[in-house]
Order: sequence, then structure tokens, then C-alpha cells
Amino acid sequence: MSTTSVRTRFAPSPTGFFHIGSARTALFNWLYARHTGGTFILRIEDTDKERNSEEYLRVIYDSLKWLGMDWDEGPGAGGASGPYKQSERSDIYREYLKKLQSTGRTYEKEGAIWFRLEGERQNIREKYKDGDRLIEREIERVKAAPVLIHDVIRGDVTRAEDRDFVLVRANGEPGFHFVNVVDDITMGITHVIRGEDHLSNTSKHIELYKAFGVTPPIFAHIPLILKGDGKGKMSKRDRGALIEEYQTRHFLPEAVRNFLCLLGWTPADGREILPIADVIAQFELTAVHQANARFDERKMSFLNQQYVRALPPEVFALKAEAVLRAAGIVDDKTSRALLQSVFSLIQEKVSGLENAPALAGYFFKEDFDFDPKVHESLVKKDIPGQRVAELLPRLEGLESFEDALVDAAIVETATEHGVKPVAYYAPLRFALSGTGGGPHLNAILRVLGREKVLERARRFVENSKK
RNA sequence: GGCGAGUUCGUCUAUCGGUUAGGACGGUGCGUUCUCAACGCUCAGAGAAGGGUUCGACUCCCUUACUCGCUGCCA
Repeated sequence: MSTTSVRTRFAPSPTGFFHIGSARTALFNWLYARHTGGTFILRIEDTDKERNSEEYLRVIYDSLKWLGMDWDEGPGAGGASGPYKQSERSDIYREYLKKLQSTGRTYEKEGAIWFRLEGERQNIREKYKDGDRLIEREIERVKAAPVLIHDVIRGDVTRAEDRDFVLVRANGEPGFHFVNVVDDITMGITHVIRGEDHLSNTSKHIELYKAFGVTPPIFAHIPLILKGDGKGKMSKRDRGALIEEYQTRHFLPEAVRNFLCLLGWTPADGREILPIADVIAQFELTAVHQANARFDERKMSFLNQQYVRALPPEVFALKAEAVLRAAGIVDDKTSRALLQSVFSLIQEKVSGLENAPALAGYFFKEDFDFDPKVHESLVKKDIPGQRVAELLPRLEGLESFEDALVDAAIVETATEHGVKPVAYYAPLRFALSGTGGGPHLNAILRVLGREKVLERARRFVENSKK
């Protein structure tokens, strides 16, 4: 087969944050390039010079890398179609503007350079929505011939442009539609994979391709990600909308990426949790959905939990330790042995690395919190302080906290006081950890050790008397 | 208002004219267990509405409704 190789691109503008929708767009471009053995290009749309680029650019690079997406051409990667920042491509834009000017497809108005559509013109009054308000204004409408958009996801879409648009703004900066098309042409982009919000812009772009005498690339307009609740698409203020949030909450990037794959695409083999290599192998643009998908925070968490639990224990330990360090719970002085035992206990209990501190904190510090809700429910059915007090002498009598000895001590105490052993487990757990759940109680005792257990139990009894 | 796209359980989805409309998340109940989580099983839960086409429609066509997007010298 002598088909030219696939070239896709992701073209974010440095805004200081990385939206989940952008991440998904980048991902689909990346997946398609990897699936076809093509080239994935990163292009920076930084025409807005006001922004503090370096810092904002880093957000883009870091987010892409975090999600495991590498680019073959672009900043830091080189490539033959550079430069890859729009702010450095003025010469190219000037050259392409000349082409349009030479064929009479441009004109100036109010200091800006406009693209002239071909067709009959007439002035009409039209209504349009500005936020909630309906405004009436007069515009020049052009009866341009409809253009046909071939879209691998949506099929053929016909749409007619009906007004000229700006190529270069009055301040001299080229506008989005113009640079987008010029860049895609000069970078040899074969597949434009982008959000459905651009479908309506595509007729403008095709007009430009025609004006340049260039065959348009293949388009693939992917569905949008809608708010988890409420109306409209995800906006940066919505919970879960920014990649940064997942980073600070210690989500596993593989999990986030897996979740993103599932928003708008389903693997042919029906699996939901699958390694990225398998996604790459199966990914097809034609299989991308048409309908917008609502963001589901709980499914995201579920996937994250699955990934965390599936982590090799030593990897989990490494990551969990980093989280605990960041939370100030452990440091260089913390015993390695203690860390290891705690991590092997909590890996199967965590819903995500972000709750490792809550789950493991009491192993490392004496001033752990007592959950008031758990206390309340304990007090409701029994007197926890008294139970621990009853148990304490027998525990003190034990030389070591082997499971069998501890269990025997509890059974004996229970028999003595005429209750079931169960009555002692919850109060003791609460005294030692301040929680109502967690690892097996025997394991907690073993890891905590005799001294700490007795100390915490005594303190609990004391405090209960107050 | 105009133009474009979309519409299967609460959510993400499977179904490529013939299925008891399947799965996952979430929810329910049960089991396991000293607890929580996990896990296993259970139950509830869907073709927007109305017309066609067809022996037969979730699947094809039309209309309506609703949703989303575009309608900027933002990208």
C-alpha cells in the first residue's frame, strides 16, 4: 500500500490549565497516530501574546507527559514542519495571506483583513443570541455554495457559510481559522481530529482550503464531554474538568487515560479496563461515537481504584509513601519495616492514593483523629470505654500479640462479662485507630506493636472517663 | 432567531431489520467478615413522541420535541 502516512496534530493554546476535553482530543489524535504508525504533532496556538507563555506551556507539556502521550514533532521534539509555535510562524502566515490577496479573496474593513466568500450578497437584519439576550443587527449575507464536509465519524455534512470572516485582526495578529488551516496545510496534516464544537467552523476551513487550491484533510469531529450534572459542556470550573485536579489528588494517569478512552469510544472486544497497548491496537476513528458523553466522576474513581489495587505491591508502596510524605505523615526517620507492613495492609483498602493518609495515618502518629460519627454509633449501642477497660488487663498480660493469643484474650473477656466477642472488636479498633473500618484488627495490633497498643488503649480508657 | 450535530436503563455503552434489548458505574438485597473496603450472587432500571417503509424496526425515512454546538477582530 502506498498510502501516505497519517499525520495528526493536537493544537492547544497555553491558557494555564489543561481541560479534560483537550486531553481527550489529544488522546484520540495520539491514539490514531500510534494505531496507524503515523506521526503525532504538537502545535502551540499561542497567538495571544499577552500570556506568560513559558509557565503556561509547561502545563501543556506536563499534562501530556503525565498522561503518557509523546509527540513526534513539536516543541522539544523537532521536526521538519516547524516552527511549532504559531507565534514563530508569522512569515508563513504572511506568505499564505499573499496567496489569497493575489487572487482577490481578501479585503480590508475597520483595520482587519477579511476573507471574501463567493456568492450573491445582500444586507439583512438578523437576530442572534448573546447570552440570554436576543439581539437584532444588520449584516451582509453571502449566498455561498454549500460545502460538503467528509467526516469519518458523522458521514457527509453539508453546510453553507453565509458571511465573510476575519483572517487578520486589526492588531495585526492572524485569526484562528486562518492560522489553523495554514498550519494544517504546511504541516501536512492528514487527519483533523477535534471536538464537535468545530464542526460548524469546518465550512469556513474548507472554503479556505478551496481558496488555497488544497485538498482538505480528513475530518473527524469527536463528541463533547458534558457536565456531570447541569447543562452544557464541561467548563474549567466544573469538578473533574482539569487534569491538574487528578494530579493533585494522586490519581493514576493510566486510570485517567483509560477513562478518557472510554468517553466517546468503546473497544471492540468489550473490555473497559485495558492496557494502552490494547487500546492502540483497536482504536478506529470510525468507531468513535457521535453523541456527547456526560462526565461521570464515580466511574472515573472506580477505574482509579481498580488500577491502584492492581498495582504491584512495591510500586504501590512507592507511590503511597510519596503521598504520605507530601501529607507530612512520614519522613526519613520513619521505619522502613513499618512502612512496608502498613502498605501491604492498606493497598486492598484504598479507593485511591488520595485517601492513603486517612487510611494509614494512625499507624504513624499518636495524635490521629477520632471519627465522631463512629464514636456516636458505638456509644449508641454500648460503652466503648468500658469494653476496652475490661479487655485491657488481659492484653497487658500477653507477652506478644499473636493472633491466636489476642483472640483468646477477647473470647475470655467476653465470656467473663457475658457478651459476645464482637462487642470488643469495634471499641478496640476505635481506640487504636479512631475509625470504624480498616484492616483486620489482628493485623493492626501486630503492626502497631505491644507498646503502642497498650498505650493507646489506656489513653482511650482515660479519656472515656472524662 | 439561523445553521449544524445528536437522542437505548440515573450515567457510560452493546446491538450493524428478527435478541427474554446485553454489559459496566451507581442503587437494592443477600452471602463472606471482628469492621470497612474488596469480592460473589440477586433485584430494580432503557429504545423521546408520532407517522411511515417492511412479513418484521431500537436499527431505514419523515415530522415534532428535547439536548449539544456554532452564530466574535476567542480558540
